[in-house]
Order: sequence, then structure tokens, then C-alpha cells
Amino acid sequence: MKIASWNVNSLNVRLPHVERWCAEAMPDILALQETKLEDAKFPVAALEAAGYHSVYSGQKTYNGVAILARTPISEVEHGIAGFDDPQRRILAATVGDLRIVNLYVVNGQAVGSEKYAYKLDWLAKVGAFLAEEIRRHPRLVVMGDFNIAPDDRDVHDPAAWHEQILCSTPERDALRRVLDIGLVDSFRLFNQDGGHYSWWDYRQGAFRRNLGLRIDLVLASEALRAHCRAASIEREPRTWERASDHTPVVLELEDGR
DNA sequence: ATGGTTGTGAAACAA
Repeated sequence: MKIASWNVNSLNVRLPHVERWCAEAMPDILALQETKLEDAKFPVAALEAAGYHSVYSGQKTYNGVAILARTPISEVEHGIAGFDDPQRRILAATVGDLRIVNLYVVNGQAVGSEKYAYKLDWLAKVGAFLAEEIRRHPRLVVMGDFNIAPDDRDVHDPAAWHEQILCSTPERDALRRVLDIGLVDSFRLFNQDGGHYSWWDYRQGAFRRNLGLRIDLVLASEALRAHCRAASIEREPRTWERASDHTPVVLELEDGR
């Protein structure tokens, strides 16, 4: 069972990349962020032809999340009940015996900005939502673009990024509170090294020089911890022509019961 | 060098 997350930065532009990567990597479940597509324009038929069911929550120009799966998808939740947020960043669904939550966490722009305050408030609300999700669905995977580098190993230049956006202590504390619900950063179950990133700025040849951050995460609930078999960051799609600035991150789970 | 690149959508804005 291969589970993956990928910020595609426009599914309109990246659909050929998604089709290609799915054909090569054959993920069973794929969470997409920044689809930037209204629901009416979601490429359901193309993804069905590629072998995937899809559910999605999108909007024009910004944000947008989707969950693709090779088996049927049920119990879809769009956003958080009681949090009337026009930004489409949260999608939850059940695939087989797994509960999947796909998050496109607020970027926050700059520490101290209005968007930064929104990010921290958003993370607190999401934390409360996830506490309920894990209670109802112990076999929970929470994945997406977290827009937070968990610690300095996940940052190419920790001094330059010190207390900057994506790396500040309040953001890392907010992520810690999410993990404390009973989730583990699956990549760190298998690799303790720095230098492994999931996002590289488009500018100044950052990918070629591996100047990146690891901000795309697949979190597994404690109930799934013993079933995690491998985790990886798939750098190849970032080398393709007209690539997203993010690359897919993968968790392999022991096959279901 | 307060730069640089990409996506959306037609000028900024977001990342």
C-alpha cells in the first residue's frame, strides 16, 4: 500500500506529470495540493482513465485539494464543520480501512504578518479537528504541504532561515501539537539525516543546488506506526520539464488485513 | 543586488 502527497502547483499545468508519475510509481492513494481548479473543472475523466477515483475541494486561482485512490473513496468531509473558511485547504475521506486527511497548510508569508496569524489560528483549529478524526478513525494518515520544516535538519541553511517563515518556533510548536495528538512524521521513522527536501524555490537554481526545505509530510497515527514499511521523497518529478516546485513524498504501509 | 521564478490571468498577488 503506497500512499503519497504532492503539491502540484496547478493541476491544469501538472496533469501530465501526475499521469506520468502515477503510471511509474503506482501510488494506491495520492493527495494533491494547490490544484487551483474549480470543482467543475476537475479532470475526473483523465484520472479515471489513469485508474483513479477522485474527490476534490477546489477554487479558482488559489488553494484546492484532492484525494485520488485506486479503490473507492467514501465518507468525504470538505473542510472543518463550524469553520467557515473560503480557502479550500482541507479534505478528508475514507479509503479501505484507512482514514485520509489531506492538508494544504497556510503559507503565512512572513512572521508577524496577518497571514502568519491566520496560519497559527488555522493550525489550532485543524489540531482540534484531527483530535476528533483520530478518535473516530484510529487508522489515520494526515498528509500534505505543511508549510513548516519540522526541525533544522529539514532546512538547507538553518542560519538563514532562523525564525523565518516556515521555520519559526511558533510554527514548529503548532506542528508539534498536531503530532502530539498521536501522529508520527513517517519519513523520520526511516531516515534521521538532513539534506532531504520536498520543496525547492524556482529561483536561482535552488533544486540543482539542493537548496530546499522538507515541508511536505506524511503523518501516520500510532495505530499505523508498526505497519509503516518505508518512506521516501521522490525527487525525479522535480527534474521534469515545467515541474512543480514540490516533489512527491511517499509512505509505504504493510498491505491491509 | 531587498534581487530571482512560476501560476493565474491580464496587474498584482501568492508562493
